[in-house]
Amino acid sequence: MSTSERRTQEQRSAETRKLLLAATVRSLMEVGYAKTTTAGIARRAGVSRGAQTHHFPDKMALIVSATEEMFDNFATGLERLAADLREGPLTYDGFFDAVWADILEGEWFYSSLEIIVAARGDAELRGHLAPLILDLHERFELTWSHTFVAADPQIVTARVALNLMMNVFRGMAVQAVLRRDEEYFREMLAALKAILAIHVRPVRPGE
Amino acid sequence: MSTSERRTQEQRSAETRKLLLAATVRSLMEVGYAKTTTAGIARRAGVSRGAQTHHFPDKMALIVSATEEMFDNFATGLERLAADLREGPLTYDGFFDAVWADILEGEWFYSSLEIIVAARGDAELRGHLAPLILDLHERFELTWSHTFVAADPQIVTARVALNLMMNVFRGMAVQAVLRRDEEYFREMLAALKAILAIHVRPVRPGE
DNA sequence: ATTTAGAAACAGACCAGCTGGTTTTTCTGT
DNA sequence: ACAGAAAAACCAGCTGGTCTGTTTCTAAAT
Repeated sequence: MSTSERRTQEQRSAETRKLLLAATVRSLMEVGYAKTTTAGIARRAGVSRGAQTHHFPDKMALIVSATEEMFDNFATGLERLAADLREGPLTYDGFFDAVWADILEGEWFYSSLEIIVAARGDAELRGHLAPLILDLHERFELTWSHTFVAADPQIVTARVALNLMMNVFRGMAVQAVLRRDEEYFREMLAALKAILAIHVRPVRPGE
Repeated sequence: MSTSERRTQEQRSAETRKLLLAATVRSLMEVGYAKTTTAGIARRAGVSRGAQTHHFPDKMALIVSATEEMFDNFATGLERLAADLREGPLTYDGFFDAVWADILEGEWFYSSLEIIVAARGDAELRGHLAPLILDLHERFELTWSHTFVAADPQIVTARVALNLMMNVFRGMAVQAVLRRDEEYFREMLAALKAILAIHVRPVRPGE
């Protein structure tokens, strides 16, 4: 071979693991949890099944690791969008649009949905995922709390308002599976923006 | 046997079919789509696998029929709640509480979530379900439109407001799989009620 | 600087278990 | 007697985990 002669063991491992985790997420995205097989993941990763079992002893380890990485990526992306809103490049409307686009078009939401739904009927998987989700939500809420301020915190705090936004998006994304109705989504998004604008506004640099 | 001597053929068929459909929904609820098997359904229904294949040629037919029934049940329940709101027995707050409880504690939401998520990676299933979902949403929207009136339809129509409610509930129910945090849900529900109260109110009998 | 033993990474065959669909047989109602 | 309903055996296909063999790297010994 000419592309990568003499990689260190650590490099070989890291690359293979990375390929496998990415392939796992891709498989979840493309065919869903039920049809995601270890053989399919190995094929997608361009790696033998032996290599896969070497790095991840069983399917559960693969799924959990992939989820971990996936959650981290999404949270980081959201933090970046929030920073863009605080620091100027993104408008209030643009922020909502970007978050929604990220959920609907990114590979994050549907992959995590597959896993969450699978976890409902699988106590072991649930046990592994619950702490990951808690961390994720904490990162979300931390982001909201220093990116938005409430008009009247007595009624609706920034934290609650943005959690509502996320829940609306989750619900819409679930609907989108069987009904990708752009007009409906535009309408919902516009209403959501208008309604939340009454209760929260983004902080701006000087504040 | 003594419980049901001499049933007519039609009765026997109808009862077995009913048992199978109920068992299908129960299986989706209890173990999820991935672990729902035709054998498991027959066992839950207390019926032989032979009887199952006689009435439903394949798994798809069983799933689709069960979904059909399930959707109808849920829509009917929602229409009843809306009627109770219009005609007195249910308050504005009570209506929201009841819909949320129905979603979180009923067997409808999670069963349909299983199927919707499964449909994402299965074109045939998606084809069967899409029209059912369209019907369901139309029933919802019809219900909203003659149960609520908007304060200012220019900004948010009753239809849009109640769709937002449903989407928030969907999102919360997805979260609830891994994080059943009563306090969080109470907070969200209170905020949702407060926010929507600004934009819509229920119609009352005389109007 | 080479050699070489050992460990880690990787490849692929193998197998037991389960799933869904088909087929054959028995039973129940008309 | 006949047909629809129900039961149960059967089977081909796939899945995930294990097992065995091979290649690639590392580092100690020479």
